[in-house]
Amino acid sequence: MTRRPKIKDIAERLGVSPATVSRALADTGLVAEPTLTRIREAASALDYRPNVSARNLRTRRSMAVLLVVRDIGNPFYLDVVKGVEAAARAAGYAVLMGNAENDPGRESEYFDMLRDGHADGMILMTGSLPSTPEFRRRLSPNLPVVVALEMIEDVDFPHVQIDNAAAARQAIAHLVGLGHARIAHVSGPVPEVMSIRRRDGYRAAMHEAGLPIPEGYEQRGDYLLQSGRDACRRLMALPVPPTAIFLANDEMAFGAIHELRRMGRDVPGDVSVVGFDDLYLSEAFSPPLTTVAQPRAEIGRRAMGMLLDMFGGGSAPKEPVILPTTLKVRGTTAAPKMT
Amino acid sequence: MTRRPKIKDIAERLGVSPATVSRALADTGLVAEPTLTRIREAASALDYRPNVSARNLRTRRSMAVLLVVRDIGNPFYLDVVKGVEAAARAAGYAVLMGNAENDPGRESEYFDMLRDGHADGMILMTGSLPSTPEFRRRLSPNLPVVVALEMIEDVDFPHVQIDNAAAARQAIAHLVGLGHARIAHVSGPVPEVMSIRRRDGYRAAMHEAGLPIPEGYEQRGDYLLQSGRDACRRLMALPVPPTAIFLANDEMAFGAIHELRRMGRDVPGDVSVVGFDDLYLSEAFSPPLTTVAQPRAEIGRRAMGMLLDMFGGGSAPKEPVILPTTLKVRGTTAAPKMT
DNA sequence: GTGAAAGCGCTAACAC
DNA sequence: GTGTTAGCGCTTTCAC
Repeated sequence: MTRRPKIKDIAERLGVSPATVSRALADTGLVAEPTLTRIREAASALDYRPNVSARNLRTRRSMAVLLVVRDIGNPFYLDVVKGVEAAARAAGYAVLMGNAENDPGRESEYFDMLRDGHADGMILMTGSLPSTPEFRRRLSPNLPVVVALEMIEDVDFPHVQIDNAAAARQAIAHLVGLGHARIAHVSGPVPEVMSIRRRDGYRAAMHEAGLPIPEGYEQRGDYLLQSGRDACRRLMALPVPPTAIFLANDEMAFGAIHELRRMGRDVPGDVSVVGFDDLYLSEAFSPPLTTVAQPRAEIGRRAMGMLLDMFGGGSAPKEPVILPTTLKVRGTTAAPKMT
Repeated sequence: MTRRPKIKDIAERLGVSPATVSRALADTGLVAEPTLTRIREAASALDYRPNVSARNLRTRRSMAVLLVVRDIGNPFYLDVVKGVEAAARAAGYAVLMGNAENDPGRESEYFDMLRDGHADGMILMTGSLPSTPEFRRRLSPNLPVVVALEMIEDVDFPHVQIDNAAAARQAIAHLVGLGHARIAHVSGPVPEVMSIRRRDGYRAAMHEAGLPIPEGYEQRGDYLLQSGRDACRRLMALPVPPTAIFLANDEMAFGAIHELRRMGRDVPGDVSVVGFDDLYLSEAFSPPLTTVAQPRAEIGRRAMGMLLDMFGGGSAPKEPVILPTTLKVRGTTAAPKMT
């Protein structure tokens, strides 16, 4: 037997119908005991495996989900992907990889893949959607799509996310608790939603603490290393430079620490630094980075879980699911120097 | 029209046969001009998209590849995945994500997925294969499988990789060039092939330089942070500690630097450190890590390219494809202190 | 509990 | 150049 066996082969060999074989192998409980075992044994003897294309065509399902991120090369997504993968595999789903690269054209392609039957559902971590009317028109509201990690406004897919503003407040509260009064912020690429939320959290916390935000204490970055460097340089060139900097992600925080070192400033001796995300090796940095950790693996698992619920006919939560963040206090924050 | 349109719908609407529609949409060049445009227009008017399951069943191809890594949570794979994804998408292939977690059971599942028609080919980055005779027996030699990044011995799939030994020699030559004579090595989890190769490169380079490898100068790690720390501590406790340490990956190098700092040793003032891999943020470390960079994205692209060749009926190279590495000299290496 | 028959939506032989 | 026909391999009514 060199050709790949199909259901018909087993059926003929055993003198039963293909339907019975299918039922036996699918564990429907509809096949009686003498036959059941014979079929299972024959299948395993022939090393039979069902053809997925045929099954998918017939059942109109693909048993796959599509996971679309902004940039597959960013370590930020590692744990989320891992969480999704684990939950998917546990439920028997395969995971297709999507890389949007901030290109609306690609985002729209992934929606097409969903329609084409490549996947039964999609987890979106792109933070945006194509804005062409043509795309929007097609956008049926009950598509099996879950938005994770990011937020997409004016579209009502279920969301799994963190409270970015609250997380930022945690970070600032920590610095205030240490005695800092001159706290600056380097934001992400405002006006993206996430960047705005984190910045607003910073503003709110400063306000609550009764601290001013002097001119120039809010710098705009783009989440990349170099922008952390640049923003830091501008900050330290101010007439009254900050004693602490809260950056909207870890990567910029690394850039800032670099720049501070280059200028001969000690971290945390002279300036405290707080990041956001808790990347894979942020703990390995020296000194270990103080940062806000999001439960990324859990976000992935939950997103996948919500998709599965939707597949099962359940309705997705109308309100966003908010997961708790944790402030990891490590080595880059300390009390400010006495003045 | 609420139901999803199929080829038949277009055919009926235009009074042509389904076959013609299929041919027109597939750009076979077999459909003449008046009809061709009419079909295209009707398809786009109906917003028609072919059903992939049906097409896959009929063509016996899935237009997908399976990318299997050791641990999807490891940043090490980011660029390779990116390279594979880019090459795959350029060729019209989707990428399925596989996570082996060093579990032979899972590895074998991914081979099953290949057989089931989930994917047309597979890129393996696991460094090992299930060793059960049952699995080995099934292992047809001309499966569409490419091994990338890692090496799998006693199996003849095509490989894309780097010359690990030569790369290690580059690293040691650099240290020797700086004037170091007491150079230690922290290996990966020997007896894995890659760990052995890197260690052998170290040994060869030391030998070439006429330098001894004193008792205890070779420590075994497991590629994780903590093992870098531990190995470093053992190294520095030796009667004559090294002035330079070459670690088999960046993550362990970070651990070692940490430990050195903790012991009050300056890097690179007191001890030089060289890593291997050039992770995403190794350049952002402080000081920036001196390390051996592998062309990971290129490895991914090449692996995908080789698969495509195999799909096209071409034969894969019998000899491994070896890509060049680059030593990135950065801030963690310097001349040894005068004694 | 099992079988017969239909059909998922597409493409590829083969006619003409 | 286009139509006709068959069939990819599976699951699922519907009978009995």
